[in-house]
Amino acid sequence: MKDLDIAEVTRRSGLPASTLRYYEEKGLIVSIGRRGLRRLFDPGVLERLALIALGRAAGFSLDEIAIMFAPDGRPQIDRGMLLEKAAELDATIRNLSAMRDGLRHAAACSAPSHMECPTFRRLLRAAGSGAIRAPGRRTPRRSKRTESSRLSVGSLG
Amino acid sequence: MKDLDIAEVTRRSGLPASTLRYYEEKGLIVSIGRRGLRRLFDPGVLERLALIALGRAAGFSLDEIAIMFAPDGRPQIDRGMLLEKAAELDATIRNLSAMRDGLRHAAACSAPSHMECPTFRRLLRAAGSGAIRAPGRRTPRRSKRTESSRLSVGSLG
DNA sequence: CTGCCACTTCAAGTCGACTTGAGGTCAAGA
DNA sequence: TCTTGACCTCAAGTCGACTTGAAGTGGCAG
Repeated sequence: MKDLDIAEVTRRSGLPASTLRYYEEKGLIVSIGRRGLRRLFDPGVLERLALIALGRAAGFSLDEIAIMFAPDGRPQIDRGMLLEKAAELDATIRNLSAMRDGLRHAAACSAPSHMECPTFRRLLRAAGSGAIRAPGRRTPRRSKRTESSRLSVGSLG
Repeated sequence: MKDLDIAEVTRRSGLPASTLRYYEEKGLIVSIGRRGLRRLFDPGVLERLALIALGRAAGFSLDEIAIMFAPDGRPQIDRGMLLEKAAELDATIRNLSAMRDGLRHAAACSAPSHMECPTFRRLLRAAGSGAIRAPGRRTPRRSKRTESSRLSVGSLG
C-alpha cells in the first residue's frame, strides 16, 4: 500500500485538499493515478510539498518554485538563484532589524511626542525616502506611468 | 503659499496621485480644501505620509496604521503595539536568517543532491512542519474549515 | 472666449495564492 | 441495493493595496 490517497496527503502535510489540487493544476506536484475519482499520490509528494513550503518560506513565488523542478521531477536548483535570494533576504533582514530597533526605541523613548525623538525622525526619513520597504511586497508593477512621474524625493528636510 | 496642491505632494512624496486619493478615502490623510476640483493639502501631510510609509515598512496594514492616528490628527501610537510588532519582526528576522543561511549552505554544498545534505534536510523539515513561514503572508484566514481538518504533522521522518 | 489638460469621480481591474460553492460522481459500508 | 459523504470539476470569490479607464470639470495660458 504505497500510494497515498489525497486525504492521507492532506493529513500528513497539513495542507488542505484544495491547495493540493491547486498545486497540481500549477504543475508543482503530480498525482500518479486515481481510485475512482480520487487522486493518488506517490509518497514522495510529501518531500516535494516540504520543498515547496521551503521555497515559499524563502520568499519564492509558486511560479519560481515550479521552474526549480526539472521536467524529470527531481529538484534541479540553480545555485546562483539561491545566492541571489540569500542576498535579497540579507537586505530584508537588515531593513527589518532597523525597523525593529526603531520600534523598540520609539516604544521606550520618553520624548513627549515621537516627532521630537531624533531616532524616530531618522527612521521616518528612511521610510519616507523609500529606503525601507514593506516585507513581502513585490516590486510594485507600475508598467504604464500615467499621471505625474516619480521624481526625486527630498521631503522632510 | 502654504498649502500644497496634489501635484506638489505627488512630487515631494513620490507617491502617485491615485495613492493619495486612496489614502484620503481610507482616512489616512485629509485634504484641507480645493482649488477648483483639485485637492489642497497641508504641508504636514508629507510627514504623515512618511509615517504611513514607516508603518507599512514595519509591516502594519493600512487599517492598523489608520487607528494609530488619533481622531485629533496627531499620531497617538500605542507603545505596546510597537513592542508587539517588534517581537513579531524579531521572529521574522530569525526565520529569514535561518533561511538565508540555509540557502547559502545549499548553494555551496557539494552533496550530489540537495536531498543528501543534512543541513538542507533540516531546513526542509522545518519548512514542512510550518515552523518557518513566508514573509508578508498574513495568518491564513481559514474561517470555515470544510474538508478534512488540519491535524498534526510529522511527515518526513 | 476657447482650449488644453491636469485634475476629478466612480467603477472595475490586477496580482498571487488560495478558498468557496454548486452540482456531480462513485467506492465502500449497512 | 441503496445511501452516504468524501472526493471531483469548474467558475467565481477573497484579501490588501492600489491602478486603470471612462467620462466629466474647471483654472489658466493664449
